[in-house]
Amino acid sequence: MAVKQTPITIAIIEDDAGLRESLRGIVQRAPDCRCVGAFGSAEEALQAIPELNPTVVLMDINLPGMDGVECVRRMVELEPHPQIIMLTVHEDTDFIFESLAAGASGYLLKPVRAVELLAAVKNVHAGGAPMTSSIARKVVQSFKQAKPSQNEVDELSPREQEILDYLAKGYSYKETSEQIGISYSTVHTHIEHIYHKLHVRSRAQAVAKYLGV
Amino acid sequence: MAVKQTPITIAIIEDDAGLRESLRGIVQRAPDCRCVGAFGSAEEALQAIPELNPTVVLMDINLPGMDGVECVRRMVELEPHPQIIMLTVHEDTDFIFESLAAGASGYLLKPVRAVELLAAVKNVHAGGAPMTSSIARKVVQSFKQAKPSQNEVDELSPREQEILDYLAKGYSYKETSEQIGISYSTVHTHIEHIYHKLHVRSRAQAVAKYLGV
DNA sequence: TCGACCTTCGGCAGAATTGCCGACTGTCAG
DNA sequence: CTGACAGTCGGCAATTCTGCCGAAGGTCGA
Repeated sequence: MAVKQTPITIAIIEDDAGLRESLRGIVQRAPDCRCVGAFGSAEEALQAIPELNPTVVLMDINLPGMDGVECVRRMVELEPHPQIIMLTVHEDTDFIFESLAAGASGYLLKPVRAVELLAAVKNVHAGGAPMTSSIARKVVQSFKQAKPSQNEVDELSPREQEILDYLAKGYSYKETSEQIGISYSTVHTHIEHIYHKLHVRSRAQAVAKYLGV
Repeated sequence: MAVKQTPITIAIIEDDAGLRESLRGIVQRAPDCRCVGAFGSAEEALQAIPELNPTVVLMDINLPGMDGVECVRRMVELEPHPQIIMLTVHEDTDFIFESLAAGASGYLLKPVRAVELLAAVKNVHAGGAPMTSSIARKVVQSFKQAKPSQNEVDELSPREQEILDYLAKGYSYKETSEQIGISYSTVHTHIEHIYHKLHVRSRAQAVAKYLGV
């Protein structure tokens, strides 16, 4: 027998169990690929990835809890860190930039086909940046539309920035609502919107991003 | 009758109901003083003080919820803001500096005697900075011991600073404990100590102070 | 006019935080 | 050796936050 060349090791992060197993199947059936892990959340994956040390990670961008963008940020801090291919739906234009900025290597549109997936895996493994043509088009379109490298905080509405100001001073929802003169519920809603826009999941994270860290 | 000269208006912030009423009694019996409010917490006081607009505030330094130091910080942002006399026990050396830095005008040691209290009130009203001799001695002593104007964050132990680092990145207790390799409980304890040293009551507040706002 | 936001408000459940209590070990200075 | 800290760990209760749902009125531009 010939010596088998080292396969590309792959980890999968996808919350939908059906799609996850489907992806795993595609990878497993490829001769020179090996799936070393499949996770339903960013948190689980971040815990296991350092041990598994895969070459490539396939990551859904919409994850419960920590989202894909944040997961990319943390994963690229690993040494060495895997190449990351995001799985996304066509609407997620702004996620694309952030993931790219965070260190992702490529994108695939869902639903993803086996040949495309495997081609993308080999592409990133060879140093490429695979994107489906529709994603690539969206990327250049958006780059044309003056979206170079602006601060996420700037995308917050005036009211949201005002609320974030209070958060940064350490005010609670209740205190903030009293200061501004709106209901607790409204503060709650604004903060939800802030979290979504900044892609964070806690006040401390929002404040850190706001104060420019 | 002669025209009565405008009395010194006084507000009291003291969580112990007995002491609070005792203070109120002392003030009420003074001919040229008038107690316009007495509160059990910083939060209540901060809500009412802008309306009452007292000349002098007597504030306990140990309050439930928001502590006296933070309350001073917020109160001096009012326009115009009252002169503030802190009521403190002899151990609170570090609180003294912070309250002074925050804008308090004077100190009284508990238990406080009527004559001293009224003298202090008139003193601050006249632009003075009343302190009992024992407090004044403590102040100069501590100033001698190289405590000029250092950052509160510097007083945190190395471990505490490390933990605060994770807080600033938005990590939860659980995530932090996993990153460092200690238990959730220990992270919890460290954070409690951090809050006490920084005189804050939430992560966002701690992060804001840490990032220098 | 229609859609896309912004702003406002509410409920509910699960998760996380915070405060306060206790304990034990080790180190280091006085 | 004693006392003061730093660091570790645990439990418990109350509060707060977070996520997800729904709704409604306003503005503004296509």
